[in-house]
Amino acid sequence: MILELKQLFGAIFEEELIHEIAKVGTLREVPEDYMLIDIGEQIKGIPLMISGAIKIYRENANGDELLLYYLEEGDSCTLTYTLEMNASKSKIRAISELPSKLIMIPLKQMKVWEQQYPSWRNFLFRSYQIRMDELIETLDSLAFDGLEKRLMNYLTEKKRVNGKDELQITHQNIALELHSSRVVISRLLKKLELSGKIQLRRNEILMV
DNA sequence: ACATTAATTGTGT
DNA sequence: ACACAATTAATGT
Repeated sequence: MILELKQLFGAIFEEELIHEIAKVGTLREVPEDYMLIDIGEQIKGIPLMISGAIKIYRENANGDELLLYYLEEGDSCTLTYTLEMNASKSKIRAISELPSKLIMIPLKQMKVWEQQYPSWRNFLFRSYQIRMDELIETLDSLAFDGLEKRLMNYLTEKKRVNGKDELQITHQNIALELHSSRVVISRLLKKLELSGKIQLRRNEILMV
């Protein structure tokens, strides 16, 4: 665990802090498609991503969900940190997109480190900014882009995160993540296929 | 190997 | 949005 920490964070954190993280943090390895936390659950800590990717969702009272953004290696979910500071119930859902490794840090420790380590404060601040930028990006896309463009963004982002050209997903699932309906997604995908941007197969989309 | 069923995708209104 | 057809995968016999 120390080794992995140094690899990713050696340049950012002091030696001492790295050892503290290793001491109080718990390493978790999860398979693909594993729900790390659901809406309404008690927040126990903040994740530091070591490898893999995690999808962060928001869901409204009707059970409609929407993909907000991905967490990737070196990321942390600092938005949730600030969101959950007071109300300790999760407002988001986190599901792994890939098999992932991460370190959970108890909320308690974070407050202590904020006082003690400038590098930790910087990290929080920087991470917060990155997360916020991503959020604004998806917000812009929601507000100003048509669904077709949004779908294309979704596909290219998924391709980037997975590092593969073949995306294994059903139209129904895409519809859920973009908060649309299956039929609409099917039609748009067909359109994209005809324009040569993708190829459709069962349970799979090939990016070109 | 075959039949049955469920899941996924395509299309017209 | 809804209904239905067509295609493919999964399962049991």
